[in-house]
Amino acid sequence: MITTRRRVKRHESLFRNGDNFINLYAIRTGGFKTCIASDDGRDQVSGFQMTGEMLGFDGIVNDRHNCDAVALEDSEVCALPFKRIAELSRRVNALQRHVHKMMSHEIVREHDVMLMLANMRAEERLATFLVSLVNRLQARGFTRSKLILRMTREEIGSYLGLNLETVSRTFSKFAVASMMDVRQRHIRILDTDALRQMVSQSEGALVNRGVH
Amino acid sequence: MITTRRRVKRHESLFRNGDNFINLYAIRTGGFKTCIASDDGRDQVSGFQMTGEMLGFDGIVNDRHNCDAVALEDSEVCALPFKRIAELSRRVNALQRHVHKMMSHEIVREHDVMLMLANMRAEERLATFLVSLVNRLQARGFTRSKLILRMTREEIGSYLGLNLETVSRTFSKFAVASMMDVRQRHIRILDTDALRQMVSQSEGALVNRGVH
DNA sequence: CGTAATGTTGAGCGCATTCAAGCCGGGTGG
DNA sequence: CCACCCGGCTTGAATGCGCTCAACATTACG
Repeated sequence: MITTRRRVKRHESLFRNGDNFINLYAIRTGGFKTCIASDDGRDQVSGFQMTGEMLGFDGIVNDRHNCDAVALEDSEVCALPFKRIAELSRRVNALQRHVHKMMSHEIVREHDVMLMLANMRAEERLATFLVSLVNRLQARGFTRSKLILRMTREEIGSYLGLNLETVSRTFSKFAVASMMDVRQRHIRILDTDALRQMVSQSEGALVNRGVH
Repeated sequence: MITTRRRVKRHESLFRNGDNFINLYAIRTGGFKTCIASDDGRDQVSGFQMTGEMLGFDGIVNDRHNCDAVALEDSEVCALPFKRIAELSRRVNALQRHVHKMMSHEIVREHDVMLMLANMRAEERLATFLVSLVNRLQARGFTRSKLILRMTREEIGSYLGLNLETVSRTFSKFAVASMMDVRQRHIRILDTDALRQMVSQSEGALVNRGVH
């Protein structure tokens, strides 16, 4: 299959809302955010994608990309012409199944985000975000106790439906509760269990740990 | 293609979270809600589906359904064996494209819900919901000024990330503002433009119309 | 080294929630 | 047929979480 490499520098975009949809992209190194915008100008980070993950499924329906994909750090991607993928998947069953599963997976992942946005409080949202990040890093062989955030507080807040101050405050709360060490974008997880608990805890949360 | 009809009575489920994934479903008559649940028991309405729409894409990724689909009224569906769809779409290009587009469409639709949940205030959320409902009804040949809601305030609230009281209060506000007539589940839209404006209005909203 | 971008923290406010009480309307049984 | 009941809906009052606005600290970067 003919794939072409492409480098994208930090803050540059891989594709933009309205661009013709030609390729799906597989991230080889680096990371991206995808942003959607509403009619009246408000915009939102709809997801963060890291090494090994795919990008661009939103473009299929209208043959145009439906969001912006912006590199969070210098990155490299493989461009996979969707027409070729479709052709091939007519002959290669495994590929067809894989494409279906990737898209279905994206749908399910977004369900989870909706559940978070509709039901969770700030602490739970941030905990959910961090657990997800750590899990994905771990799956790629990184330690699960240390991570460097590639995105700003504002971007995290946008994704979580919070504003940047609330994100910052919540990080501080976690630090006071000795759940983690927070030095700007350098995070060290001290109490993984506490963090995991916080994800599926309907009430109380930090108050139970004596933090206000 | 071998499709089988199936009737589902109000409050019965078409499939449940954890069920083996076999079929996609096309709704012939009636309507459904899909519900997802988090580990700790909280659940949420992730979408409403009506006549002509498809159901079940979330099941592909794990070969099990990932949510509950519950009929909001007595309904009838076509069960479409996904294996057959996949087979056929290897030979029929148009079908392959259609499947891809339906899934991509679902992804984009969920982006919009995320944007709503993360950024909008109660009035805007409800307005967005009603406009979407009316548009879908209109596309099926119904009037765009009158509608009967098939779901409770609680279900609407769950979908919109609000509680039922807030939904009720917001309906009342719309009524006071003469934007619509609200009699329980019977809604008559009086001022479509005002409703549409409210969807993409970052601030002010009803206050601008003298309602508090 | 200086400047701009990013992050932290505080104070006050407002919107949606929570808790509570009452209302409506449709279905059932006496 | 009417009284009753119960689920769904409405409305009110008080609370609190996250937002806004503002000041300051820290870091990245030219």
